[in-house]
Amino acid sequence: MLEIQQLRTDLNNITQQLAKRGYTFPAEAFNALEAERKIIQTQTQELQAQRNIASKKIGQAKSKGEDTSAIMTEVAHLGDALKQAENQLEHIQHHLQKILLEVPNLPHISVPEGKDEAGNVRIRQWGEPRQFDFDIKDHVSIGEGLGLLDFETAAKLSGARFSLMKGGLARLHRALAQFMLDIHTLEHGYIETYVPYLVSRDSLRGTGQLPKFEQDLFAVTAGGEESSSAKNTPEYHLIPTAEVPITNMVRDEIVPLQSLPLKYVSHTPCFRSEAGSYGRDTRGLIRQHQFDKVELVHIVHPDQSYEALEQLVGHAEKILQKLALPYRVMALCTGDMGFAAAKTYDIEVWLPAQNTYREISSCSNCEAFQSRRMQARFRNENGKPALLHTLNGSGLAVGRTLVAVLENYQNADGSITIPEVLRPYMNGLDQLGSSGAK
RNA sequence: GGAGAGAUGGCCGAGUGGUCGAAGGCGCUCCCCUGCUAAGGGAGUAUAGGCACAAAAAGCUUAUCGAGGGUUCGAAUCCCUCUCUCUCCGCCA
Repeated sequence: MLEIQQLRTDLNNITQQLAKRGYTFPAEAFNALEAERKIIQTQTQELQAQRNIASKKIGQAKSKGEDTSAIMTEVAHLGDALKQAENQLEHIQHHLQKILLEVPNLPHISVPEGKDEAGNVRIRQWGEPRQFDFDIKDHVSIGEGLGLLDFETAAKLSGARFSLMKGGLARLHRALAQFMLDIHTLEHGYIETYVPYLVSRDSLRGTGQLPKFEQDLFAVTAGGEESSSAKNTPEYHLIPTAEVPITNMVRDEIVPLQSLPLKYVSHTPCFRSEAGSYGRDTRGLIRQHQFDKVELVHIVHPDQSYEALEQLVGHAEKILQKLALPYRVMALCTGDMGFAAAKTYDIEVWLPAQNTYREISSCSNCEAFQSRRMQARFRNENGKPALLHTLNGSGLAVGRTLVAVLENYQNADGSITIPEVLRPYMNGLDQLGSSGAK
């Protein structure tokens, strides 16, 4: 959410910046509402002030035992006018709020301008794609060839975009998550968290998934309740990313200055409806309704958020380096960034079977965009509450990392060499073959 | 699921219809005093808005005592709904 004062005083500039992201701010509607708001709010407050004065008088008179009927009749007229003005004001404020909640964040000055992913800029690259002297297979063929990856059964259990892993592959998946958690907690100083996978609408509003992206989420109601829209039904949504529960930990909090920065890591499943992505990445583990991710979140002093973003990306890169998986870091352009981000780096890992780099991590500085929605604050140097900056990034998407390991570490006989750093998590196993798949 | 108790400022805690945005305490900040330390004295100490202004400060003003609604000229205080916390019982991992 943007600051409304900024919109009032600097509307043209903001409209221009938003246009860079392909968002058209409804400036006329906003201006009209603001003009109306100003009038009604002033009027409302005047009426309230009159009422307060009169009520005070009544109180004083009564305590002296004087007759109050004269003042009472005077005030009686106020009631209706006040109620009407209050209702009108509330209506306008709601409308304004609705507009505000749907406006994306402003891009940071350093963000390259562009319309779509073609405008993204490569920042750096690490590692050399391996040369294969045999015909390579993609992760689906490898996994199915080993008898450890089974999409048919997954489809029977749940439908499309679900997966079933078995034996050594399921373990390799677990090993990756454990490895990532260990590196982030032991080497990068993150606090490990275990968080709810079902969250409230308030939390989703806080991080920006609601109200605009409801169709991307899965909603859940308790058994026995007729429908999610029934009144007073407590409604949950499955988290699309651990960013939601972790970041919302500081919602409506005032964090002491000395406890900053807060750095949290969590390994969770993520659930996405993938509405609107029909036909895209239908093969394999790349785009699933349910996938595991190790998420990194920083809650920081506003002066430090860009420094923190660099650190965050570095922490995610470290995982790929230790796994010896080639990758590149892209700065997303204005047109390709997510709703809440002021600046985003994507890390893309090399997938030999696709002969391309694919996104495996997205690291964003949201500045105060989320904290303003959440009222997440800290007590600053002057002892005054001020908005925090929030950052989040994948460190990494576990399923896609698994894909990268399978494809990059495949052997001619269809087996997989287990990356060295993962072997301690695999009981020392160095290879995943059809025989080693216990 | 049943029965009961509760939610007040950074924290503790008083307040059951009228100068209550809220006593008192703790904490914190500033000042004074004491050679230092300890103790003591004094002052200050919520947040978010609106108006006006080129802007800031000061000013005027509104809202906020878990959330939302209601009663009333007036609500922290009365009524309703909800959320959360605690205790006991039931169920459960």
